[in-house]
This record gives sequence, C-alpha cells and structure tokens, in this order.
Amino acid sequence: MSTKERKQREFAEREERFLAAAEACIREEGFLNLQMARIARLCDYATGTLYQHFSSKEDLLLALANRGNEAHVELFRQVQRWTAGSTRDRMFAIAVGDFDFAQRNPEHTKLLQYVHTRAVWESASPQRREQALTCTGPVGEIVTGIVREALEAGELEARGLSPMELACGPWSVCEGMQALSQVQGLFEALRIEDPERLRFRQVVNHLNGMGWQPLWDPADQAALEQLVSRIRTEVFTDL
Amino acid sequence: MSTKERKQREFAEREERFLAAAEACIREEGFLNLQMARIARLCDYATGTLYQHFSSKEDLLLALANRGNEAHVELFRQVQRWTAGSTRDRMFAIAVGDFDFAQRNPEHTKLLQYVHTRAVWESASPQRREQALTCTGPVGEIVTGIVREALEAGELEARGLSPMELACGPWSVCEGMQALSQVQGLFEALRIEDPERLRFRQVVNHLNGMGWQPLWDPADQAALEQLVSRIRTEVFTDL
DNA sequence: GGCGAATCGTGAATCAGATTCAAAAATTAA
DNA sequence: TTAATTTTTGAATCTGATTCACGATTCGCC
Repeated sequence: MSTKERKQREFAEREERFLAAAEACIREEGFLNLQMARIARLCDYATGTLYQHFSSKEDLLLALANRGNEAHVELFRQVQRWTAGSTRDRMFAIAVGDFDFAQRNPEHTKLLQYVHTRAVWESASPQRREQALTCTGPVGEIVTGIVREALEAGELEARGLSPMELACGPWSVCEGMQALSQVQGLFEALRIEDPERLRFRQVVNHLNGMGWQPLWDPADQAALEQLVSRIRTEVFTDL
Repeated sequence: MSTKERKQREFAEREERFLAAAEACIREEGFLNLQMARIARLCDYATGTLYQHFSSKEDLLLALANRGNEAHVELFRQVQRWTAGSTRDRMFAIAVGDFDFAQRNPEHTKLLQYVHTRAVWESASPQRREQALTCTGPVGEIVTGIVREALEAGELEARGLSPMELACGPWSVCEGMQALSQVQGLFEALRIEDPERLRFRQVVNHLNGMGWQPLWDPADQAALEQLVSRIRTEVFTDL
C-alpha cells in the first residue's frame, strides 16, 4: 500500500506546513490575532481544508503548543546528557533550562499557558489532548530518571512518594513562579525586583526541603549564581 | 454634591447587578458561553449600557474575578484570626484554605486561571488590571504578616529575602500544583492518585526547605492529615 | 417653570471571524 | 473511459462582540 502511505505522509506534511504558517502568523501579530482563514491562504489552501486537520481553532493552538514542545524536550535531553553534574545539580539544571526557554520563547510560553487553561483545553479535540499528554511523556521520563538515580545514589529519600510525585515538587515551583511572572505587573506591585534570582532561590529551597543531597546554603548567593552560569555554559551550550 | 454621589452609587449598584447576573449566567452554562447581550437583557438594560461599565468581555471577566476575590480574601482573614496555630501552621493553613477554595469554587478557579492568562489579561482595561492587583493587596499583607511574625519569633530566617519574597515560595508551590491539576488528565497520565495529599506534602517540603520551624517529618502522613483536618475544623469553621 | 447643553441609555446595525457544506475537482476503481 | 469515491473549495452561514446615531433624560442656569 505505498499509495496509502504516501497519502498519509503528504497529509502529515501539509499539517506541518499549516503549523509553520500559523507560527509565522503568531510571530507577526501574536496568537490572539491568529485567523484560521489567513493560515489557510498563506499555504494556498481553502479554509475548509484546514479543518480537515484541526477540529477548531483551539485544536490548532494545542497542536502548535505540542509542536513547540519538541524544542522544550530537547533542553531536557541536554540535561540528561550532562553527566558531569550531581543528580541535584541536574534537577536544578532542568529548572534553569525551563526558565531560559520561557525567556527565549515568550510567545510559546504565552500560548502554553493559554492552552493549559481549562477553557481552551476542553475545546481541543480529545486526540489532540492525548497527544499533548503523550508528548510530555519524555519530559516525565527524563525527570523521573534523575529522581530515580538520586534515590539509588542515596542522595534523596522517597519517604512514601513515587519518583513522579517527587519530581512534581520542583516542577510545581517552576510552574508556579512562571504563572506568577506571567501576570504582568504583579511582581512590580509586590516590589520584587529580581524574579529570576527569586525563582532559583525557591528551587534551591525546595530541593533542600526534599532533603536532596548535597544540601545548599540558600543564603550563598554567589555560589548560586556560579552554578547557574556553569549550567548555562556547560549544559545549554547552543543557546 | 449629593446628587453626584447618588449617581456614583447608582452606577456602582448597576455594575454590581451586572456582575451578579454574569455570575448567574456562568453558573448556568459555564463562562465560555457567557454572552454580553444576555447579561444586559437579564438586567433589563441595553447591550450598550453594559459597555459603559466594561470596556470588553475580558474586562468584565476580570471584574468578575476581582469580585470573587473577596470571598478568597475572607479565607485568609480567617487564618489571620486563628492565633492558636504556630506561624508555620498558619502558613500551611493558607495553603489548605486555598486548596479548599479552589475545590469549592471550580468555576471561579477556572475563571481566575483564564484571566491570569497573558492573552486575556492584556485585553482587560488598565484600570481593571490595576484593580486586580490592588485587590490582591490584602492577601499580600496577611501572608507577609505571618512571615514577619515568624521572622520576629525566630522561627524563620530571611537569608536575604524580603517577607514578600519568602511568601512567594509557598505561594508558587500552591499556584503550580493548582496549574498542573487544572490540566485535565495530567495527573492520571502521570499515575498520581492523590493530588490533594501530594499538594500538601509539597507545601510541607517547601516550608522545611525554607527552614520554617518547627520542621516537620514529611513522611509522617498521619500527622499531616491530622493537621489538615484540625485546620479545617478550627479555622474554616463555616465551610 | 422653561430653555439649551450635556450626559445617558438604546438596540439595531456593523463587523469580525470561526465554522459549515453544497458543489466542483481530483482521484481511484472497474 | 466511465462511474464511484474522496478531497478540496470558498462563498454562505452563524455567532456574538462591539459600535454609534439617535432619542430620552438630567443638569445648570435664567
């Protein structure tokens, strides 16, 4: 059935072109002004054709978020390859990568936040939602891998939590700080001057609270900055 | 100028009526199906009149979120009044209250998440955004109040962070877990069975990591459950 | 009270843009 | 080559937010 396969491939290629066009549109004018018809026109297809790929605009947005996730996962893989760091430093590196990724891809970050909204999430097709969950799989594996290694090395104690549950701690700290910093003006109103430093401090605190060895002195700002810049040069060399 | 005052009062009353009607609509059919015209009609006003109060639908949604914030703040006040608990227990009580509030007001929680989205936030009027920031003020005061008290009592060390920055730690944990649990199906996919227990564990870990005395044994599940239920009966008596 | 000016409320009309679907085109099968 | 099937098309539909010209109301002043 080579013809059927070819069809499938072509279909996938077209979808990719749609997504690339959508991304271009978003770069131009932000994702709030994204128009379905414009995407189709940009690719020389009719609007209706677009709807053979995406059940709705929200569905397309989620697909776009999923697509961008690839680059995100790549960061995590880079951490995975960084065997020079301790398990704790690697977990911390995840947080640094996550932060830098958000900084470098503000539109994608906004989009991600938007599609994770209950309102939007529920308007996407079930298939797309499943795809979204699936494509966070690798992230989960990498992170729990680090946790598992730490458990085996005795650098961390499970205390009744699964590796995934343990990983959720630092994850929610990152996610939470991210969410807060997305609210424009909040940190200013709260008189918080250096959100980046604060975020990393919170992660350090949290890792300490998990008892992840070796514990850090959270007050040692210099050491923290050194670790961050070390991670940025050693792990995320391409950025 | 009593007539001018009366005008203002009537205007405010009308706004309140609009918001109440909007809330009723949302209860009926979720905030995604909220229609401006319907709200106006429910209050026996023309659509245009609604727009004298709210510059756009997003603006109205943010106003609605701000309005609901009142009940949220009330929870925090209850914690403030609970002088029987240690500072640490009080901070923990904030987390419990926050969680329970989200459970009890799912529509409001979804709405809050939605309006905090960069996309929506930026479509609201600057005045409304400011109002939103202002009305989180009391929350900040209560929480930093607890932190300050802990600092004075020597139960917590600042280590170079301001009270607000310290408070951001537990806050972001709550916010992050909240954000993750809003993504329908995520915890199931991650094989996390008891998000509530996990959330409280994360908060305990985090408070430990901040060095907030007295430290807790995070593995002591029974003690944790006891604290949670104690808080629920002693602090949030009305729920 | 009466008058013009200013403000307010109205809701039909406008506008935007997502979504649909009947017809046309292309592809496949016989 | 023709008929059946699938795909594509894009104009038409539909929903619903937003606007604005108009009439009603109130205000300040005489």
